[in-house]
Amino acid sequence: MGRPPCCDKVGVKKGPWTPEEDIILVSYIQENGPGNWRAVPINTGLMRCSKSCRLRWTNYLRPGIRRGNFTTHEEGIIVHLQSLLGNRWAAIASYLPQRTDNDIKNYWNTHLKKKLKKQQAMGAIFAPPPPPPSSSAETACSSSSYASSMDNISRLLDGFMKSSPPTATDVKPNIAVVSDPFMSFDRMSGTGAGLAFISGVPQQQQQQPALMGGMSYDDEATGQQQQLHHQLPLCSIEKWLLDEAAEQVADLMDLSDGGCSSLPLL
DNA sequence: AAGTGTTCCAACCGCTCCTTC
DNA sequence: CGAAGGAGCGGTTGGAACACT
Repeated sequence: MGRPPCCDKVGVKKGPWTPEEDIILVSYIQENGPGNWRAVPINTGLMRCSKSCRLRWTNYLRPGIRRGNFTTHEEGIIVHLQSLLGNRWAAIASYLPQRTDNDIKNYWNTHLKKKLKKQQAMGAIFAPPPPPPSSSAETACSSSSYASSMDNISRLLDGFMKSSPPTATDVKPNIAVVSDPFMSFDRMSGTGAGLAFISGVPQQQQQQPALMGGMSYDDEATGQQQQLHHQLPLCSIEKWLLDEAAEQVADLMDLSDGGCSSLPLL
C-alpha cells in the first residue's frame, strides 16, 4: 500500500531521549494511560513519533521492568523458549514479564547465542535452568540487583531535579526509591502493553485461548499478590504452549521438571 | 596515555497484523 | 469486502563504554 512511515515527518526528533522528554511522556501516560500512541506526541508536544513514544515506554519507562544482568534461571528460560518459539521475542518476554522483548532479544544476540554456540562446540547441551530459588535468594536478587522502572523513573526525576540527567547506563541497582507521588500507576491498568505485560500476558498472547481475564495491576503494593496470581495463568499458558508443541517439547520437558515449577515465580 | 578493536544496548526501520469504516 | 490507519514485532544499526595493545 505504501503507507508513509510515521517518522518521515520533518521536525520529528530522533535519537536518545532526554530526561525532560521522559518526564513528559511518563506524566502523560500516568494521566491517560498507555495506548493511543498516535495522540501522545500531539497531546504532549513531544517532537517524537508515536512509535518512538511507545518504544520508550515499553522498553524503558514502563513500571515493573528489570534492567541489568540476567540470572542463570532467566537465561535457561530464554534458551528453552527460544528453542520452542524461535525468535518470537514478544512471546518469550511474556514469560519474563519484568523483561522487555528488546532486552531479551539483545541479550540473546549478544550473550546467549555465543554461549550456546560455544557449548554446542564443546558438545554440551545448555544446562537446564535451575529450579527457581525458593524465595529469598531470587527475591533478594530481584529487589537488589535490578532497578525497576520505578527506580528508573524516580532516579530520572531525582536526576532531573539535580540537573544531572541520568543515562540509561547510569541506572543502577540499590537506588533508594524516593517517595514518588508522581507515580501512581492505577491509571495504567486495563489498557496497553504495560498492563498486558504486568499481568503476565502480552497483548498478542491475549488472543490465545489460555488467557486469564480481568487481571489488573492495581498498584505496587499488590506486587506480591500478583506473583501468586501469575502462577496459575502462566501454568495455563505453558500448558497451551506445550500442547501446541508437544512433539518438539518432549525432549525438552526435563527443563520443566514439575511442570510450572520450572517457570519463574512471576 | 593514546590508539584501536570489541561489546553492548537504546533506538530506528520496515514489515505484518488488527481494527475500523 | 477492501482500503486506510494504528499498533506491535523482529531485525538492524549507531554510537557510547569498555578492553586490549
